[in-house]
Amino acid sequence: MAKWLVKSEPDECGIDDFARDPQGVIPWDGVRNYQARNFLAQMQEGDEVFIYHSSCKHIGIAGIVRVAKSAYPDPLQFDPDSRYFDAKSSPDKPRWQAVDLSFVRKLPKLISLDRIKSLQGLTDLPLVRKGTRLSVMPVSDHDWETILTLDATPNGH
DNA sequence: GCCAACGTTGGC
DNA sequence: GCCAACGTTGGC
Repeated sequence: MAKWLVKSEPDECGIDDFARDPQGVIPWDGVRNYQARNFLAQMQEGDEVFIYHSSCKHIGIAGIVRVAKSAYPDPLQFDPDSRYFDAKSSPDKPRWQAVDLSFVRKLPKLISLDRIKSLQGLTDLPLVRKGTRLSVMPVSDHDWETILTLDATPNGH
């Protein structure tokens, strides 16, 4: 089972939005970067995903969600009223993908970017590479476990 | 709100 | 296919 990380702005779609409806799903749409899209397309149902809060006061990993539905054409690309509308895309040849995500858990304490950066031995994680703006990225099993050593949940998970 | 780093666009 | 201009991301 592959592991991933997605960035979100907590006021738009943060971990609390998932926690509010733990049985529901949230479409992860509006991704308009090719590299990020390619990773979205690789996600499989059941994969676990870190929710990372960016562009906000408390930057870092706030929780874990799960892929509830693997990639399908992002409906927003066909909606002229959406800011994610793409006139160059068409239903028979969709350009952008979305997945559905569902709540797993909120971390009792956010794992800050500072602490993630201080970890030794992370493999080539784009999140901590300088200048990277990738909003969807794979996380190796090794990095996933390493990051979770900073999780304050008693008795593991 | 600043600004560096990056991706995308479009003229040539 | 180059590359300058532009827009966006995202930490600070």
